[in-house]
Amino acid sequence: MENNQEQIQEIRKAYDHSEVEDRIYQRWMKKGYFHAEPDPSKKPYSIVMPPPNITGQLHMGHGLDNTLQDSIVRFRRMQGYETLWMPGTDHASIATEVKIVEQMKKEEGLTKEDIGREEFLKRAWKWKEEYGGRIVAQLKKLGSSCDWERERFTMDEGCNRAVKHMFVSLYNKGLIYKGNRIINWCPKCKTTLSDVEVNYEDQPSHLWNIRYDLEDGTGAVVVATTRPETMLGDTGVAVNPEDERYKDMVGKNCILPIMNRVIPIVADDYVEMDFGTGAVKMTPAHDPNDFEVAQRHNLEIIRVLDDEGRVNENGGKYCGMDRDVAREKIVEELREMGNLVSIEDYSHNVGKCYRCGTIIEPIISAQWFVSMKSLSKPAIEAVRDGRIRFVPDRYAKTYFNWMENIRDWCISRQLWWGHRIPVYYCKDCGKMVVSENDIFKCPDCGGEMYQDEDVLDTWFSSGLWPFSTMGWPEQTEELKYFYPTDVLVTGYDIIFFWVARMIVFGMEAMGEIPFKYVNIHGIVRDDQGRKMSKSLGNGIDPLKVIEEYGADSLRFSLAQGTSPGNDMRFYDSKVKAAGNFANKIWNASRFVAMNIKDNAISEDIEKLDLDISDKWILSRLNTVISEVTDNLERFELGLACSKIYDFIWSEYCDWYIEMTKPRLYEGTEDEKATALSVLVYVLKQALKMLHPIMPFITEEIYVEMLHAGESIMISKWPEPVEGFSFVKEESAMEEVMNIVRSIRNIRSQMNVPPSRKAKIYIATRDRENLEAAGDYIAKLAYGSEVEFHDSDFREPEGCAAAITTNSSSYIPLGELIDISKEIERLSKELASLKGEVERANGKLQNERFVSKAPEKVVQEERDKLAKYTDMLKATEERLHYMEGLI
RNA sequence: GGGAGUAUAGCUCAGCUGGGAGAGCAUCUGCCUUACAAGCAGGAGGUCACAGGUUCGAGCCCUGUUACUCCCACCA
Repeated sequence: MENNQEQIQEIRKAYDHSEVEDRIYQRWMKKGYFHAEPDPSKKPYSIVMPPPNITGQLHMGHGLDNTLQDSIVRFRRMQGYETLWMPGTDHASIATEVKIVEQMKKEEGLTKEDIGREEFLKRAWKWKEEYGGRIVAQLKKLGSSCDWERERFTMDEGCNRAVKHMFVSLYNKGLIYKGNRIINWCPKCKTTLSDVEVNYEDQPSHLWNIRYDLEDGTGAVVVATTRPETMLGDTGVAVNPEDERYKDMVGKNCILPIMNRVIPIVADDYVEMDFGTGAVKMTPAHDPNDFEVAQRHNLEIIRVLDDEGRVNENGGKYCGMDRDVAREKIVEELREMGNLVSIEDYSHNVGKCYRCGTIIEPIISAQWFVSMKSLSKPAIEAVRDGRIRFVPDRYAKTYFNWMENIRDWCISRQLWWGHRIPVYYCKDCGKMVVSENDIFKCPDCGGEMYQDEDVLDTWFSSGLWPFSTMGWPEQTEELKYFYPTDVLVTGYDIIFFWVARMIVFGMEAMGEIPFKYVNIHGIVRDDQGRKMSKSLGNGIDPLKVIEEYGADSLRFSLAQGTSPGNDMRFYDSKVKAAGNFANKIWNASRFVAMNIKDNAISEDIEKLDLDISDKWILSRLNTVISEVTDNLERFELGLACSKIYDFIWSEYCDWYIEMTKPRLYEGTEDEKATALSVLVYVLKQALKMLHPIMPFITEEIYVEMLHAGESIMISKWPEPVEGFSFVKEESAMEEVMNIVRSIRNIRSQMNVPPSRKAKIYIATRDRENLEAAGDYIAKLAYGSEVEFHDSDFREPEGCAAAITTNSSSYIPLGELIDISKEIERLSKELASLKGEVERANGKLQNERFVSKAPEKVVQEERDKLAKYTDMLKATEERLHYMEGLI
């Protein structure tokens, strides 16, 4: 006892994560546990991390994403796979450039044009050196077991080479082309955007109806528009060929107001007769549909907006005016001229830049595109035939829907920070060369060459991530061993941006899928279900949470209680609960550790003289191991968490630990050793199961408290043991626990304090098993002693009775017993038992149930009927007896 | 316009192939019982959104309805 007291002092009474986490992480790094090498003697398991932006700070999204990945990776590593988790960061072309430009402007009043491309890139790299490591350090705080020796950057030399190689190879196959198309232009970022980089939002606006008079003075046509300022660039009016109203006008010309340009009226199927006036103004330079109509009818293309969203020299007197101002002035002028017919309220779908929120402007421009149609086919096929599986699989639908309607991908960006397009032009003869190597001299005329000014869409390089990080285009050992990767873990918001492109590029470049599973998770929201955002100021900083509660608690609260693919809310009490759990584990382990002192414990559990409680917990452990393993294999981390939680807290702590106490404190040396050995064994297995989710505390206990091995993260993942399946003991223990619960219930209702112990008489049909658990019943149900009898036993007077499946337990409470209360309690129980019997009876009397339901289910129902009938009878007798006492 | 998701205890959410509704938090009662008061024990609390259907049996499968959320789409 004295030893125990000392020991308690030695081990901290509460778990302190702040003292533990960094120390452990450093040790893991030093030991090289995270590193993976191709090893033919082992099976590979690999995941590539979605590279966070170098501009980024760790947010809850990263927290969730990396918790899931790390849990999977740690689980597989323990299972014996050679496990590679490939980390890295993304240069995030537009996001980074916007940030640097803002900073320069704010601090020095400089624009990027002021300092020039070269100087700007110098600054960008400096930024990368300064801040790029920040997010990596934060990922380490989370406990991420990535192979940091292999850390990559989307613009490092290898990735750069991969990008060039891919570009040139696609170009040579005719799958990359330069063309004049309507693209999405952000006037603030001053670059093109791909279709997925535009967010559409419904906004209240107007529909302006404007009259264009016919050239021959025979009438007029009224057109409707949501963007009146674009009329400056109108080069035609289109109507539906079937439209009787305009039949006579087709082929005639009308006069564009303000510009006084003569423009033709053409007939095209694109126009819907039912909408607006049925006549549409054509602005081919600023609308994708109008552009296509213009192609069909040879309409002129006149661009009237410049790169900053101002009216250009083609806009006459409006030249230089911002698009918003121009809109007002033009409407005003049209009104004055009498050409403005009406203004209607209208809800308009406006496209905005996903980075800065500025309204995008469709503009015609010469850009580079990836031709997606043929590339998408093998990518669709790979998901269709199940080589790649989405989890949950409903996201495959999202994927198909997008891929099957895919449009060409605009990949050039008018930015400086990124992979410069590997295309060279001759200053003299205009010759174009597409090449992986720098070209200085024109192969035709020997003239000087210059490289395309534009850079590539960020997602072009991240699309290569699963194989560029493994050395592609070289055929490396890593690629041979680790590719395809096993699973990609990411949010549903990034399926189009990234997942789809990786599949496309993987199929094209490697001829093989990039990953077998796509594990999609939702978004982490605030406690009110709102998206966390800077503007709302409702973001929760994971680093602060880690500081306060520890990474383990954060991880557990992110993994637990969620269902794959669904959004989740994050709030304080959830982390607190996880923290309590950590403390619970700490104290349970502390209890075990302090009892180990000087006692020999055996690893050979099977050879021990196990008692009924040992068999029960080992049997339960078996079940939990196989279920948790199954859950983790299917990416069901939430379910795995709750199973481990319940097993540790309810079964191990609340029941098993309590049941070992009689043996630990009063048992023989052998009994003590057996109880301890099982305590330690089960605890170790439970810690191992928990380790993928809560790596730090499990490691600290495993290594420092239990001295169980070098590190839990390289220990062997638990497997069910055949000899530990004890069906009979499990059900006997159910009875024991029911007896204990009923007695506690009675005592609580009679307000008997725990300090007042009472003798317990148990009349049972299962003496053999229950007698084996006598000490536990005494301990857990506050009994001074337990006396067992056969079921025909007549108990002494003044007892309260607890009726369970195979037993009736009696506690003599003497003057404490309140007969009317006892009658009330028994009546309630009787009523509920009657209900049970009726239910089971009803089912069994239904012939269709008996004949159609599986035999197993019917038998279960029969057993229940027998059981409840017995209990009913006993309760009835008891009730009569009590009533007789009044 | 098309597609998807969600609706379960006061709150936040689980519920895997259909076989007697669960957890955490909150709440009520009693306990400092020698691992843990960040704890222990015992309660109370639900027409599983609504209406049909399939089935011996539905929170779960089918159809429809309602409410909220999200994604996609070139009606000017």
